[in-house]
Amino acid sequence: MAVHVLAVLAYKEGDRVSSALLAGSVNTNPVMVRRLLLALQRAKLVETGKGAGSGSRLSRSPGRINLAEIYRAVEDCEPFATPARKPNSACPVGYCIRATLEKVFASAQVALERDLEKTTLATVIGAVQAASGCGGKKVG
Amino acid sequence: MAVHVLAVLAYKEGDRVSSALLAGSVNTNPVMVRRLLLALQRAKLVETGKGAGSGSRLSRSPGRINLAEIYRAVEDCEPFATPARKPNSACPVGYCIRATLEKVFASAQVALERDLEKTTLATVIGAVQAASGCGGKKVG
DNA sequence: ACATATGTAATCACTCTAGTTACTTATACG
DNA sequence: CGTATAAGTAACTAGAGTGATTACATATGT
Repeated sequence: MAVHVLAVLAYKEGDRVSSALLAGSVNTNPVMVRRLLLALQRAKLVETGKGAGSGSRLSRSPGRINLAEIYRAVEDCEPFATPARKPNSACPVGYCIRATLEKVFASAQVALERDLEKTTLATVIGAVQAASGCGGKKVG
Repeated sequence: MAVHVLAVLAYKEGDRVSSALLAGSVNTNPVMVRRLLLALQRAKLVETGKGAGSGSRLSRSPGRINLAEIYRAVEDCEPFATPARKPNSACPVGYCIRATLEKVFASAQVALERDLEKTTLATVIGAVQAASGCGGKKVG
């Protein structure tokens, strides 16, 4: 959803876009989009203004925003969930399995993000434009 | 949790282990462990028997089981969730954003699994034994 | 001032998951 | 043969998490 929103903003090439229009493309509620935009603002990926005729736009060119940055902006927690209950620390395996797996999972997450870094918003937009016949159609 | 269970089985070096004992180490219910073991059986990672004195054991040596196999055995769906509602297909971005992102996410998942492949159960057990002072302590 | 658009809280509905209980089936052992 | 043990499995409950929605305050441009 975050990539979708940013792709629309990239498609609009710097124009201010309201949360209502973005919500129309994602097919959700404007409030959901605004909550997402707050995270993207914190990550300095978008700039948002209030008032008539305002809205959001990218703070950088699409070629300088990669998917790993988007991932980090919206996915605060780790992809590997740890069980709610702690393992039995009286068991030698339970005692240190978490610490052991944390390192493994951290490495896997780095590998994941390195792969996401290879794709930029410009790449995504390119695929979109190729699929839609390179037209400057209406968005929303 | 799957890694934890398999680590205990590896620690027991081929002995049959009951779901109740595994549940004690993971600190959960034996039924949860049995449900997990069903998935691990389907992936041919463990062998399970019924009856008194029976239980589960690894079907291969720990050095020949890597974390990517475990991941695939228990994580059936993709790590990147797609929104419940479909994007607005009247929008050029919404029309093809899903297909575009599917490729990106598939690539990221491959990168993730490639990293997990580098770690085997033997690696995990090695870390566990190093942390617990190489002792043959009681498990459970 | 007024219309527009964001920021944000409160709430509801739905889903997912872990947990639990209970029962059936299969195996080993005396 | 019968009893104990342990897996397979269904049904139900509880809680967390998420999306959606409504409502309202705040800020901004005309």
